[in-house]
Amino acid sequence: MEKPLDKLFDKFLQGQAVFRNRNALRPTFVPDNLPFRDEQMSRIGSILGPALKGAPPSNILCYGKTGTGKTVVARYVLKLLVQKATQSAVRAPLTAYVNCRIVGTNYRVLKRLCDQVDATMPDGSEVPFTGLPTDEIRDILKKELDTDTNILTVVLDEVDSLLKRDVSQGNDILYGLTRMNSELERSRISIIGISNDLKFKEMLDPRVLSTLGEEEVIFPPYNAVELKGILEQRVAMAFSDDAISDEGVINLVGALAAQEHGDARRALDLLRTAGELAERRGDDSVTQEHVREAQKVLERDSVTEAIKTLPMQSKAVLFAVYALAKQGQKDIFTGECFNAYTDVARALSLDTLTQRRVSDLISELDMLGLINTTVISKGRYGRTKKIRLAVGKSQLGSILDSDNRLSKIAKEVLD
DNA sequence: CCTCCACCGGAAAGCCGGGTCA
DNA sequence: TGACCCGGCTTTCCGGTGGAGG
Repeated sequence: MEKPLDKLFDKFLQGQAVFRNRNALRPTFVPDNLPFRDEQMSRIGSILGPALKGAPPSNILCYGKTGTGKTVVARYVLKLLVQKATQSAVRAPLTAYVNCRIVGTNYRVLKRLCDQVDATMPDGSEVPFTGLPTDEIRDILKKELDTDTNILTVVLDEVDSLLKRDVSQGNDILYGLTRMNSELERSRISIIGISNDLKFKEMLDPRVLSTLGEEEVIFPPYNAVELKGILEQRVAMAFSDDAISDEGVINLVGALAAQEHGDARRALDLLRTAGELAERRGDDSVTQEHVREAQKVLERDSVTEAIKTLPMQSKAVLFAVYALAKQGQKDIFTGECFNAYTDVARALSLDTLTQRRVSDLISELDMLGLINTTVISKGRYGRTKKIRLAVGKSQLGSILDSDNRLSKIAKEVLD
């Protein structure tokens, strides 16, 4: 009898794998050349250039929607800058990369910087990830930098998330970093801030904006042709020969991503997921079918993620809408929704929020794209919001069911 | 043309947990 | 340590409103 998985493993052995190097499709991958971003690269390059001669570069703010190449360009330019310095035997600038969405507090930003420039405690041990007064860790960083004339270029990726979490604290962090220059004897810090929110500037304290935003570089979305070019480049690196024989695959991926405001990351994700689907099924090549399937997978993942991270009250509201929809109601009005919500909240022994508040939660769910709402007038019978699920009932059902508090009450509320 | 429903959505104030400062 | 402040969440209050029915 044939052993299970035998065929599948054989395929790997015979080198028929779909991927040659799937890392080339990951967002962190920095290819050897970046098409369609020449203008941004030379802008940033010319701003950072003075660092080679030991002069502190201006700070830069990069704007652009997700997947327009901001991060990869910043990393790429820094990499080249360091290479050039090394080749020319000048002191290479120090570089550091911090993703502010992940590293959200002042202390942790400083800690990351310390780690990346090899700053250590006076006794030589690594800076602890908690416990030190923030001032002290600042001093450690400053001291380390000042051991020589260093230029430290810091990439602050997704800076806007610092302000989104906490406007005043975020401003403090940025202010602290920009001000550090005046506290350093010999070294200088320059900052490359990356934001995908164009309104980010409005939230910025004017003092911070004036130093941080000395230079601005805009990253426009990729158009369909450019996306296609990028995809072709990556496909050649990531997939085995013949794994993508159908010309339509790339076009389809490009078209789908172009709908998402030309998001290259999205395009690469799509391609990778499609490849993985093909691989898992033991197919030799990626088809348009795989791409469509991948689109669904990604879509579902993001919806699942959005719902999982919802606060309990919002989940309760969503559950109420779901319950009504399941009873066959297509259009749900705020009043009905609120009543259903009341039942759900009671069953969950949650505080029952007021209708005013629930109406705000409904708007938030709308913004997240989990439901659709329109304000309509029913004339004599008042003015209200028409609510409709924007996600498939079955999918929503299974996600909500995976929340054990909700699944417990599901039977009760759904009659 | 007016009424009046049933809710919208802005403003403001209260509550609460966490952080700061003397 | 306690007084104080801050920001987020929530409630309270309320003026505003599109259009079916009279």
